[in-house]
Amino acid sequence: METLTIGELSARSGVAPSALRFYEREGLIHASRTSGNQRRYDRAELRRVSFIKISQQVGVSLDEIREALASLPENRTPTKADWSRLSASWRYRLQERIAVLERLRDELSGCIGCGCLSLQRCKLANPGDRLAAGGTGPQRILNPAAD
Amino acid sequence: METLTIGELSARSGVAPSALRFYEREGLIHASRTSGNQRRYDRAELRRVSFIKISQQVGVSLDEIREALASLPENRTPTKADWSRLSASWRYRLQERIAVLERLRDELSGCIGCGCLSLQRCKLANPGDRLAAGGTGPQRILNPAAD
DNA sequence: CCTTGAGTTGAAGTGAACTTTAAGTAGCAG
DNA sequence: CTGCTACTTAAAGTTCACTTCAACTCAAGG
Repeated sequence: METLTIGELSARSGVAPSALRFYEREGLIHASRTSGNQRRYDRAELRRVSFIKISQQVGVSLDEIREALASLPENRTPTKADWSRLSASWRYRLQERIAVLERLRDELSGCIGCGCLSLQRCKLANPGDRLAAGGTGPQRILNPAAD
Repeated sequence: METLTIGELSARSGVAPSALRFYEREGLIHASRTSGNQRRYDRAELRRVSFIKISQQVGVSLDEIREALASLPENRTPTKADWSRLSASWRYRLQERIAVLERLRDELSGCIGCGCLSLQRCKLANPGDRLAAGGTGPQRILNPAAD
């Protein structure tokens, strides 16, 4: 079995077929076609899907994941070094997200003690210093540009 | 000035008037009305809005925030102790989210070294143990019930 | 009284990341 | 060749947390 059907890739990756088709429309993964127009995936696509899943856990949007994947060489199958480079590029993001949440936790602990929750006094309610919660949340919760 | 207009509450809380109206429709906050049908907010509502903002940063959905707010006493203005109790209830959530991300970071560091990203070998791509990324993301990325 | 800025409503739109549906075709075992 | 499952498409639907719009009314200063 040289290639995978969409059902097989789905089973092996844990990503629904509909999502795989969506990723293809969005230019994140690629598939060749049989004479009957069915998708056949190269085994290397499994790693791409894997990278997408991991990146989402890190909190990266599909847009950015596409960009990252676009930086892979097109003329050859990506090597471990290629994947390492991409993974490393997310490390900082992740570390920042963790730091934000830790700060929130510490401040919340303080506020649990005082019970203030006041917008005037409490730092928590005034995230002037980018207390982004992370994740692909809706609109400007995470990127409050409208301040 | 005993009460606040929606514009004033918006300015003081940093939450858009449209969002405040939305919160009211959703039963998260309350307002009395003037003879001309305009909203007037009790100062205590500021603390409710503050709690909503903080809760969102912790990664709690509006549904759950509504539930939490519903547990406040209706016959009196909530005390600091009331708010402390609610804040404390989010602490565990936040700590769990941080732990998940730290685990992800550590595993990602390992995978950066090996460059594997293999669904078979790499733990990262197989979040069997609830590697929820947190945040109010779309659908089941965070709550993969469809496994 | 008049103007102007702030407020009101319901309905529809947004964006991310998909899923669902409907109607049809491919591939393979028997 | 039959029958069955897995596949195909485009288009529309879903969820969350809002925002925007259109068409209006209210409140306050000059």
